[in-house]
Amino acid sequence: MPELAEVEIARRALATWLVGQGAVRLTLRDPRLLKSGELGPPSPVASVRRRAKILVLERPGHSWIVHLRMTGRFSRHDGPGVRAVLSPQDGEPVYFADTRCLGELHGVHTRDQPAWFAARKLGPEPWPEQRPASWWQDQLGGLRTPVKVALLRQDRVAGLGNIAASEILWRAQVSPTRPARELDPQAWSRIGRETIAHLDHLLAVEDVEIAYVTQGGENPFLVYGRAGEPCPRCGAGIARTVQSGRSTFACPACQDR
DNA sequence: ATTCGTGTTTCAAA
DNA sequence: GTTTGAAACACGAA
Repeated sequence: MPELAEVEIARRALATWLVGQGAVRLTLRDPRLLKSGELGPPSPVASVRRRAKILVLERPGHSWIVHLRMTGRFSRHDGPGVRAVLSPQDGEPVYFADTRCLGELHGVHTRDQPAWFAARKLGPEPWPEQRPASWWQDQLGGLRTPVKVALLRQDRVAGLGNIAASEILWRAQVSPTRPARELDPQAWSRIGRETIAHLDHLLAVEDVEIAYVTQGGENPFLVYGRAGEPCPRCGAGIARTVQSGRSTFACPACQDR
């Protein structure tokens, strides 16, 4: 379940598994995974970077760029749904599984990387550095759209997904239906603070137990997926609504400050 | 047996 | 600009 925190966890895992393990060979089991460019010959992975939810396996001269999309994940175990295998010369293989097959791999030459990212038009990162109210106001404050939908605009703020939007707004006590341009600086300030709190929390929790749907563990979220359950803050029932076709979870009683 | 819904993101269309 | 819906794809649940 690729939320930003999961992508960051994947980044750290890949760095451990691949960097300093000699030349890495990437083998495709599903050729459709490669959306553009070429695989390139085996070579060492120098570092693993993250930009929004995009992972970059940096290699001298040519990098692998991966987007997990809905169901992509890396693991050390082979199994059903594996679409690619990364084999380090001096280490154990790493498997890329992706049941829904929406994940993407791009082979990009180093000189083309700036243009590749420029074409995505990604906005700045809201994490791990905490952004002040003025920053949020500048990025999203002009939008007429509901703030929950605004938070998903990757060209304004990059990396927040559907779950994060509900969680952050609940934490910040901002109603998801409020037009973004109506929020005052205090609300933006809380959003900035709670973005950090949400992601740091998730990172800490999921270092222990990963993924709740895929793994069948506990739902690690405060309101997401908890329609009808009591609000952790005031006890009222959490409501599920739909905004531009996507689930929103919020407390109808205590979330409009 | 179909249909629906699912965490992502972009794109076209109204 | 805004807002919605569809699309990419596979699969489990209703």
